[in-house]
Amino acid sequence: MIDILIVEDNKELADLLCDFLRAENYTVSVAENGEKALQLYQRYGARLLVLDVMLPGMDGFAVCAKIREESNTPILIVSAKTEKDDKLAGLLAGADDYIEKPYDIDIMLAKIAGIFKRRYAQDELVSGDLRLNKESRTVHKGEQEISVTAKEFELLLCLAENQGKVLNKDYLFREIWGSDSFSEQQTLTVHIKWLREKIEDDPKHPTRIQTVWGVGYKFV
Amino acid sequence: MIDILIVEDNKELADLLCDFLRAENYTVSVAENGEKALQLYQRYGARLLVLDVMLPGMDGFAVCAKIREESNTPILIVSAKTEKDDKLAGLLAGADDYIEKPYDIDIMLAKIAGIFKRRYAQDELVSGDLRLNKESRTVHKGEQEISVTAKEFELLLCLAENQGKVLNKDYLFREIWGSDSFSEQQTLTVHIKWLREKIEDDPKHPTRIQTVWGVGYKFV
DNA sequence: TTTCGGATTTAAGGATTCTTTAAGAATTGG
DNA sequence: CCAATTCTTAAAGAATCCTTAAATCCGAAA
Repeated sequence: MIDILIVEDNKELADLLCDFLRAENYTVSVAENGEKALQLYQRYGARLLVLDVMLPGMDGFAVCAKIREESNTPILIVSAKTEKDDKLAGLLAGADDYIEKPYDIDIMLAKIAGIFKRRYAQDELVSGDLRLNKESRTVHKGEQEISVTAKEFELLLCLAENQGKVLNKDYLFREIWGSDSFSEQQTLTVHIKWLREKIEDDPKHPTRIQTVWGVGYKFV
Repeated sequence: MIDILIVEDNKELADLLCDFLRAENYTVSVAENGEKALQLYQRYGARLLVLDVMLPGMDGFAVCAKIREESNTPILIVSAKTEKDDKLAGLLAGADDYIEKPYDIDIMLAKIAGIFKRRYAQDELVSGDLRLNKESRTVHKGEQEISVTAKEFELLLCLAENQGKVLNKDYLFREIWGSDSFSEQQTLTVHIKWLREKIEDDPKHPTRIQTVWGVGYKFV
């Protein structure tokens, strides 16, 4: 799944925006026309379309309509001032936001951030190439989904939410197993191991989940 | 979340509209100026703003801009004929609809109903090759209609409306059966099975309705 | 360097949770 | 009122996950 699919035939402009967005850790693809946009969308999916209405061939209106047939992926319309006509008004009903060309890049970024926040980010927790989503209870490492069990997820979440802090074993155990649990802390270390197997580049030499001798663990 | 936030300094007019809207079962709040509108909006959120451009203090343009910074909540602009100028044109780009004062209350209600329908009341829900229609309570998989029972439909709808989210069994059961006796959750799992038989390509290895161990189910 | 306590690893049950099946109860429609 | 459909319940079988325990490894202090 691509974060942002930019549909724009002005390569220079697209590249510029693309750079800015990548700097903010979005994954971005560019399509220079409507056909390619749909192709990319169907193949990979996207979390947001930044759609210029004025395109060679299939125009923005058609792309928007096509997308809307099968999903409610957010669409941010980009259009030149001169194109303000009836068609545009109709289009806006189906779109999630609108910006006029030429636009200020900061405003564009703010709008995009806003859409993401409203639509997706409410339950996402990102750290490096790791992405936890509380809602779907999924963990992604880069583009790839990592399947974790219930306890593993809770443990990772607890660590990630306290990024940088050292959490002692007692605390971790109580947090996840509950204070009234009879089982031993031994089980915690086993879960830590399994997590490391899954999220560390080199589980033998963990960097994300560090052990703090005599105390507990730290997520970085 | 408020359904409709009316921003209007003419109290009489606001109350009138408010009454009509409440009669149609919308939840309504009134703000007599821009500051209060933003305050209410930030506090509670709203599904639609009915925004008079001519306000004491912060005007409609500013309110609209502020709202648009953080969301794409539909905005219905209300303005007197005499105010038609450039600024208004710019505003309309960010708005979803427009009505001139003095307006006919029925037309206003129709516009509001239209916005709600377009934006919120989609009665078709599409996901992949699956299509649910809330109105006719039918399910299509590709071209073919799948006959589902009442409970099955509700269950599928509930899952599909929360696509990607993990719904725990308690929640699902309460949502559909309306109570939460634990032993009876068995019945939920049975319905899940039947749904899978009907909508999954390979019911033995479900992909649409995924089980999340120790938690519940997730529709993807 | 040695020692010791803590940390890691491994694998095998044990426990829990999910799936499946089927029978009978409840509901609906003719 | 009967028949057909739908729903609930229960129980056995599967799948998955968790815990335990024992062996091993490692870091810090003497």
